[in-house]
Amino acid sequence: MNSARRVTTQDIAEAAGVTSGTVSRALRGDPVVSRATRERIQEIARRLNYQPNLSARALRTGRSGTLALACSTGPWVLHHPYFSRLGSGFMTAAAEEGQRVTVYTPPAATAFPVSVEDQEWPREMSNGLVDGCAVYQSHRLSQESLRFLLDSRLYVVLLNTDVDVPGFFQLRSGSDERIRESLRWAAELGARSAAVLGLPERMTTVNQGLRAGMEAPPRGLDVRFEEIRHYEPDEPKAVVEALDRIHAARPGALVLNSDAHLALLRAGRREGRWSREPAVFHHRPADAEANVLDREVHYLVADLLEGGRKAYGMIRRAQKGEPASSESLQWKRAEG
Amino acid sequence: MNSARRVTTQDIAEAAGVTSGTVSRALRGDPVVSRATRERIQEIARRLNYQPNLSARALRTGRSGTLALACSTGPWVLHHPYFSRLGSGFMTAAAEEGQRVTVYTPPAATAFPVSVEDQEWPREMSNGLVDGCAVYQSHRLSQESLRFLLDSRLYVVLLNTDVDVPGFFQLRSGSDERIRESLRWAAELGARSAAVLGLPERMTTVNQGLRAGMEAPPRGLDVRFEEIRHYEPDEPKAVVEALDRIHAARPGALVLNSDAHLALLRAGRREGRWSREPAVFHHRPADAEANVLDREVHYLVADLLEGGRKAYGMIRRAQKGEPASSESLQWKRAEG
DNA sequence: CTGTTAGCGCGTTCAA
DNA sequence: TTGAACGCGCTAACAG
Repeated sequence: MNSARRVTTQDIAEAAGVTSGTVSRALRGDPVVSRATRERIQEIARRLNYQPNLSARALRTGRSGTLALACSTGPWVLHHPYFSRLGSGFMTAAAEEGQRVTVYTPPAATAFPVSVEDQEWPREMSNGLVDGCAVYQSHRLSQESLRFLLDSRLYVVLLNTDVDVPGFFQLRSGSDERIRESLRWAAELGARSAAVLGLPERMTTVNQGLRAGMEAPPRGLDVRFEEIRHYEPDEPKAVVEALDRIHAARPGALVLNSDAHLALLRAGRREGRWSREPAVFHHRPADAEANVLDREVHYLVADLLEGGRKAYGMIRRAQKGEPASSESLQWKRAEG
Repeated sequence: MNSARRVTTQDIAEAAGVTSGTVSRALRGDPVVSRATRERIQEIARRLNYQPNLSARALRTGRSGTLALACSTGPWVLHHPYFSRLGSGFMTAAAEEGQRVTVYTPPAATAFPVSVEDQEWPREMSNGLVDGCAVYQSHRLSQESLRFLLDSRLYVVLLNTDVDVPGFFQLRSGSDERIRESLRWAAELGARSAAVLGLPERMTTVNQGLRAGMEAPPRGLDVRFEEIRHYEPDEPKAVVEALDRIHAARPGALVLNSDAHLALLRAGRREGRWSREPAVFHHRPADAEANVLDREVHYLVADLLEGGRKAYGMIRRAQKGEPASSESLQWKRAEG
């Protein structure tokens, strides 16, 4: 902590015997400045350790060089294995282009459905500090929040919706596609019946995708949907009950996502139950670690880092004038 | 994306029949403004959906209301189970007080030792957008980078150093303390000998802490240090070799951190090897998931969310004039 | 209690 | 090719 005054274009100007206007042009590499003075100015700037005041620049230009990464449901998203990777890819891509990323989150996990009072950031977003925005868990946003975003001068990408939201760029999680892929795989592996396990409806819209993916299952495969009701991470009862229901039906394959998988692991009831049946997981790579000891598991993997990168690219292309579009995460098979 | 002009204090002033100065005071709740006009102005601001331009405010006041979270080694930190939780706690605490958090990372994983060229952000940090800064993996920072931070007008907290860095606030990871605690525990559990497993020295300063913690072990406990050499996540050879060396010594307990634990799991060689011996892990809660199936594991847990919160608090107290200080993460025993 | 004024540091326009 | 001057939107010091 030092109280030395910051060095400004003025300081450089005086040192170089020019005006601040010339300094500004020189530092931005404007070829209209004579090469000699340009290089002299740049040299002085380096020597004085000049750092442009980006608040001033943002005020003047109306662009901050900063993007927002916002989440609607709570800060847990920031350390969630799925979302944190998505965010990591986003931030990496931003860092590569010298863009900054500011994270907005409600201070505590919000109740469902999310009311607009829980979400300060959609309004605050037009504070001049941010040029664009990617939103985690955007399916939780209220209509009002969406309207704020639409009315702002921001470019917005919605992440992990399964439904179309007109006017926004979207990176879709593609739950339906990966369910479909998992079921196809289960059929290839010889299963005659499969169960799809979901978390409680109120916790995830993934169930929508699950159900969509179950329509028109592969020929000869009998598919049923089972839900973990009232799931609490430390309360395995509902998980065990769901497992019991599934077990009674003795499906040849079990399809679930990583959250449900973790719920099973936490409930500690998997072992010995599925002696003969193949288990088919569609899931997320962050859990690869949890699966290291679990040889029977097959899964679908998405390159989430690449997904975050995609989201970033959508915003940047938008800034260059391209129309809103929607892309899907790509999922591929892997063996656990 | 909308191109409507943003509403300013001027607009409100005109609508209210006052000047922008009064508007500014009223909106900040300055009691010097008469209650009547204050409320009238606030009402108008709400109706017009006014959002203050924070770039302008930052330019004027010299404070941005934004903190930085920076990492020195690469963006992988952002989705690492340990660091992302620390960050989550930091951001949660910030969100509670309406502070913003901007993330700075080198765009790619940097080589060791980290050269200053790899680190744009320590210089860029004095760009006027940021009031203070917490640094992940600060032991990787070069002397030049540290000097930049010291010479800036920023309040800086270094995270996960085990050594004192004068002039900085520090949140220490306390490796030595948790090694000591793990060994004490191993002795209580009846072990006569223990092995401490570390990752390659060049990858972590934790080994310093490991070695420090091994000094003056509990009475009657024989402790040896073993290192995984040349560790690559997809190359289990070095891990297996380390395991073989340990196994040959047949210690009664094995002490390691979560990274080394994951290395073991990935190498897939744990099973059957430690049939009778207790395994003592000192490790990090993010790996609780990986341990769900692993009943023999004992571990130390840190509340990392609370740790991040602590780091945030240190910066805030610094801003209020408190002298630099150093705190440790608190570790407690748990059963896996 | 409120109005006036100045200036934070930068980028940009208009003259020279 | 460069200088002079202005203004982005806000806060703060001073005057009334």
